Amino acid sequence: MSSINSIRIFKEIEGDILSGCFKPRERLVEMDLISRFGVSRTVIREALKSLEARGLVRATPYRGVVVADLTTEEIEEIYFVRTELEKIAAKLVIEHITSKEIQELKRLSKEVARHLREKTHQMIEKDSEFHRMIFKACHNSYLYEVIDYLRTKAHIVRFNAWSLPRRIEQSIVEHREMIQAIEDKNLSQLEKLIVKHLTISKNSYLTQLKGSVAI
Amino acid sequence: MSSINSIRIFKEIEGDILSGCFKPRERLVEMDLISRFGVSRTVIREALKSLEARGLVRATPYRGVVVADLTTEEIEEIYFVRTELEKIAAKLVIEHITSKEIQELKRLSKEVARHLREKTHQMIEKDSEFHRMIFKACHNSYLYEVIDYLRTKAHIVRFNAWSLPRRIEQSIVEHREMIQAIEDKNLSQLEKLIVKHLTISKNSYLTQLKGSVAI
DNA sequence: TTTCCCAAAAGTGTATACAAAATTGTATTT
DNA sequence: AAATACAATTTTGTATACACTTTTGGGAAA
Repeated sequence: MSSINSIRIFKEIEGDILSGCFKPRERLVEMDLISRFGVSRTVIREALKSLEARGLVRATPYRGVVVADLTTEEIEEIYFVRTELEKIAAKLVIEHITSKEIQELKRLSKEVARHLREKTHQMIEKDSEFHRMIFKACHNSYLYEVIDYLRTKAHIVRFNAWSLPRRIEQSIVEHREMIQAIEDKNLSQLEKLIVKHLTISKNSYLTQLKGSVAI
Repeated sequence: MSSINSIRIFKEIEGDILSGCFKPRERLVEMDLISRFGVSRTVIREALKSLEARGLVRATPYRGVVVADLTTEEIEEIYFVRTELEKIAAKLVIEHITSKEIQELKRLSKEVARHLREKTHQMIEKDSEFHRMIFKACHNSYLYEVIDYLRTKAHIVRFNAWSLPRRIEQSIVEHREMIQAIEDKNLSQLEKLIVKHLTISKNSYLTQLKGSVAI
């Protein structure tokens, strides 16, 4: 199961969805993807199936797949669950994180800061990587998996809070503060930072969603 | 995407895994499934991909798929997350459940009781249905989805706590108590019942797992 | 007898042809 | 002009053949 190719193509399409190149409700036609990637329909369909499992596209029989979109209610629901899950994870992270992981986290946070300041192509992916690494340190692979799944889901609806003034410097500071809270084993502070981060995200999404027109 | 056939086959294999007909680490060879279901490899492979996404099987390139198995640590991890999630959901259920849903729940609980007492073929599926219906009433589709995903994962390792003496009558009573707690809007009682239920489950799994021999 | 190598078999990965459904475009009728 | 019916096109669903990898088994060499 799962050729190397299909994984590569899955990742590329996933990237295109999460970076806003493919927009919610946009149709993904198999033939177009074939000519783009130069592989057979078999492989394309496999990649699409993975995307469906990840909740990034929705498929209907004989009607193909479209990029998933989220209603306001769904965004509210997702952020509620994410907040609860990340609070639970925060406790585990403080309890179980190793010093090696903290070092890694510090190294990555510097890298992220550089990407954010220079506004590189990968800055969003790097920021995600930072958050993934934090929650990986909870040492509960299922909690991690679920948190990651919901983050990805929420990111389908693309937004650019990064373009808000001071948002970039603010994020860099927040990352440092999170690491500090973890080192201090200050749970309430870490929870506060996590919730704050999620709230900013959610509000940006909802603001953008209000701006867009319902069809 | 997803033919009617592939969904049917997915469900059948899923049932076989969850009912212990296919055991953890057992290999699922495509040709065997073809002759069993009388469809092409395309359709079989689609069903297998869905099973992989659901975490019920593990696939390795050129080596096929095997039924997933869980280590003791993984079981512990899953039950930890389930407990936290179901506690969160309990709160929402009490807040948001409608009287119509409570009626449905009562009706279903009677049906489940009948299946359990008569030890019908579907009794396990019916019991699952009851728990699904409870958590559906939290009215947060993502919380529900994640709870359901983890319950399914945990059920890969099959066990028969149902054969324990008094377990069946105990379950029937617990179901009634849960409904009562929901009607009374007694959150701490509902949480207590949910945690108790999960703890019994988990201990049965772990006991069985200790009994089995590592290969 | 044991080890190693290689060929046969088993099984999965990929491409492609054909079938079936949905969509689109067009001509006909009103 | 609007509505409808129907043919052509597009697109997805399914079967199958061929390619590639892994596993298996048997024989030759040590």
